[in-house]
Amino acid sequence: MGLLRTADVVRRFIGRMLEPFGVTAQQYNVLRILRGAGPEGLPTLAISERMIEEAPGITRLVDRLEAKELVRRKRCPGDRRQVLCFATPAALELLARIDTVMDDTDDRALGMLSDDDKTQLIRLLDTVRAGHP
Amino acid sequence: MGLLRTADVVRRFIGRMLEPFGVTAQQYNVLRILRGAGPEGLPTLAISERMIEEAPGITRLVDRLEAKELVRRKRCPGDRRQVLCFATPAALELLARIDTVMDDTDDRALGMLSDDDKTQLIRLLDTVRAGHP
DNA sequence: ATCCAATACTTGACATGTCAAGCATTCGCC
DNA sequence: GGCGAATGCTTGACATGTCAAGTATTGGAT
Repeated sequence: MGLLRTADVVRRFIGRMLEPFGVTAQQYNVLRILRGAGPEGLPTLAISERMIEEAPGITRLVDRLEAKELVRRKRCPGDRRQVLCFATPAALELLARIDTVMDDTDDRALGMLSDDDKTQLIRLLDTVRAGHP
Repeated sequence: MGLLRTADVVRRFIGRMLEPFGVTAQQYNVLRILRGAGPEGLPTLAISERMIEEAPGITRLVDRLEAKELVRRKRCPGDRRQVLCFATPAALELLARIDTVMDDTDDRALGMLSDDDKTQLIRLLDTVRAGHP
């Protein structure tokens, strides 16, 4: 219970930080993944694998990002079942602006823990996840 | 990030445990709160205070529980702005059935941690929440 | 008595998460 | 080389979460 509550608190905290930039936490997440993928782009399912979410959610999430011109989609020529997604220049510029405040946000979100505490917390959380295949 | 991921894993795990009973994790949560409130019932906002959620979500959540005949609502005679919510006998019976498997679920969700680890984890999570008013 | 602000919800609109089904492609195997 | 299964999405339907705005009551100050 404490785990779920704490995660919600942190989730909302991050959401409020992102609000002025006009993207939600999930949208930010997708954009960061696409930035990491570089100019090659990433097929839709590859995005959902890197996230906590199932494919249907990603399709609609990317729909909205495409509507905001932050993502471009292209049928993959090699395998026409896949749809490659790319971050647009506008998205990269937005991410750069968000980067400048994100460190600060992390500090305020988890700054109350010492470095040792953070290490410990990460270990415990990893242990829990390891038990759920 | 690890925190959010782990919480999602656990949330889904609990969701799957509850699925055969026909209620979601949030609905179960509300029913437990109402059971704890006893025959006096609880006004809607009092429920949302005990949860991680805002009032609008509660209204609709209770709507669905009422449709399933697991909750009854009544205008409070003393203050007609309030709406008191009660768990129905059917809900109490359902909760009793869920109780019999919940301990087991907890074990499988967090059983990979020693008691010391659990204590430690709870302390760390509490520390994080304490920093978010 | 009355009017204004606060309280307790409720509703509407939109983002997200999930499952089950549907569609287009591609692959493996005969 | 052709057919059925697998793959990669997309859609539809429903539960949830959030904000902003609306409604019904109450309470307090005038």
